[in-house]
Amino acid sequence: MQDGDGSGAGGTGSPEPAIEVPAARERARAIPEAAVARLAVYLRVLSGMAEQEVTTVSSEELSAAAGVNSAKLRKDLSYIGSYGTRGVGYEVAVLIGQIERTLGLTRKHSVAVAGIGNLGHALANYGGFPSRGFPVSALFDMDSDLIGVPVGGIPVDHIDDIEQVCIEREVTIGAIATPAQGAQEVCDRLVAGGVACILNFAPVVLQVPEDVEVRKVDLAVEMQILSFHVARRQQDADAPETAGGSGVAGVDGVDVGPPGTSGRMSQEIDPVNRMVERL
Amino acid sequence: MQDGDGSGAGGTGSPEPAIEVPAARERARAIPEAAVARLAVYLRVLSGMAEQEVTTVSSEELSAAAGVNSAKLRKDLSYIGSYGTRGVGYEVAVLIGQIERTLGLTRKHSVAVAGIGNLGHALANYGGFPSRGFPVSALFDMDSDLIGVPVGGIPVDHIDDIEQVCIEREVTIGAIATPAQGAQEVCDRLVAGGVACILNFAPVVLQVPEDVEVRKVDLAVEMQILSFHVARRQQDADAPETAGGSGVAGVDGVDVGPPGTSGRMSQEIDPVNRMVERL
DNA sequence: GGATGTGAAATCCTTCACAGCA
DNA sequence: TGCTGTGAAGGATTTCACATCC
Repeated sequence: MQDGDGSGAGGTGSPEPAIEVPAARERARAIPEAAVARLAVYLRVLSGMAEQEVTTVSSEELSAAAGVNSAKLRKDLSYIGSYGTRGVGYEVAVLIGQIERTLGLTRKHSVAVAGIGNLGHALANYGGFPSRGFPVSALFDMDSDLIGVPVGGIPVDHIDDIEQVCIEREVTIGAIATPAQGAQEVCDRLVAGGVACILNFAPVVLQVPEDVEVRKVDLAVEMQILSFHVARRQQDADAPETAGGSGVAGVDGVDVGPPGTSGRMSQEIDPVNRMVERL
Repeated sequence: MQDGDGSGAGGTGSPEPAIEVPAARERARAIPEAAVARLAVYLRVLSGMAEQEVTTVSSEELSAAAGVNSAKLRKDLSYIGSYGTRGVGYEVAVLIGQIERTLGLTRKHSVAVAGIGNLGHALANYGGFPSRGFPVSALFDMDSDLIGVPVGGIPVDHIDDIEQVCIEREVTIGAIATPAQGAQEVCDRLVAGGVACILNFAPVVLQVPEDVEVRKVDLAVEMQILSFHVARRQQDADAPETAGGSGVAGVDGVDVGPPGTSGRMSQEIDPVNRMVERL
């Protein structure tokens, strides 16, 4: 998962344990992060079912469609209440309503997009995002050629006006689609503008106050994770059970290191990340 | 993470322990998924440091820059071997090399992009992605106006040719940026073309053979997770310590159901997901 | 009979704290 | 002395399996 937890909120090195509350005592809203993400998926699947006039589902059916196992699904749903009927299943409409309520989808969340490049355009052109739900209500860029130009129906404002505009338009979610260099500053301004939820597409680790929620969408990381799996597969294929006596430990048995390539490939510093600077 | 485990694969209730290997044979590949994702982040941070001529970092410094705590960072690095020097820290160049090796970044991974809409364009225009690393080598769409038109230097092929083209160009990673409707079929074709790693931007849960790795980038889900946090915050603000002594249990205390809103809002079926059909 | 809801076990991940080495 | 590497403790998440109810 993306985490985005407390992060290094300043305390660089200081052993300070932060203001850490006595854990979950506070909010009984104890829905695990992981479950929240899945609820959103269930919601989508359910919507599809509702469209096809399906009125009832069992945990088996829904879980299969959502790609999880049924026990997990039931536990996830149990976090939001008991809306099923034993021996029957769940009413699609009811579940949709309850998940929407839990996710806070019954109110609007104005979105601001910063960085109107390829991705920013794509975001702005979502058709204004869900006509109900997540309306894009502000666009920002620093390119003077773009200022004032409407994209997806909304004129681009200058990045210097973020604070003011966000406050005016009551933006609650900020999407950062700028190049890496500008991302932290844009983030700071969004926060100054009262935006407490950020969706970060820029390949940087944002430093934010702990009351700001950051989710990141990181293409380079995704690609590299996939690359890892390709590599793993290859190794399994190359040496299904070789082991060469290196044993299980493997903790130090990292001699797998390809001869002569150890520190060399880093000559041209990380070509991957260099490129993925802006979507 | 789509999991992709047995899922509905019959295992419904059958006590069959599956083919589950004794875990021992798993060897050194024991790097936790979560750690792999972070390694990619460390790599990026390290690259930035290398660019600035930094040659050595301590776990404290690196972890702060990566937004994790130092113990986690050290544990993550320990999965790939022991490349630090006690009392000193890590050599940036060495770590970069080792992480790249672990993630399989020492070989190329040809990428195919299916669906040349807003997002597909953005992906194709990455400049051909990392000149070394993840070259985009194929583009697909079904819009006949697009076929043959070069985007980001690569001509668009018809989606019917996926299999053939992927095999020819040895595509290892497929990015699906199509509308929801076509995604599963595109996915199936990619798999038929030998693509075992898929990055899915379409808002659907893909069904794939278990040897195919799927990562998904799901805007609607991300937005909804943020929405959840906004809602949680609001509730906390509205009733900072109400709780009514519900304590931790709260398992059943989910009667939080807002009066009169239960099944009503589901009238217009999930406006959110309807919109986010294509980035 | 059939499916939900949920304690409890199992698994995975994170954090602690300290031994060990440069 | 200072920082890495890592067992062990602690949490969080997932899975099991079954009591419970329609």
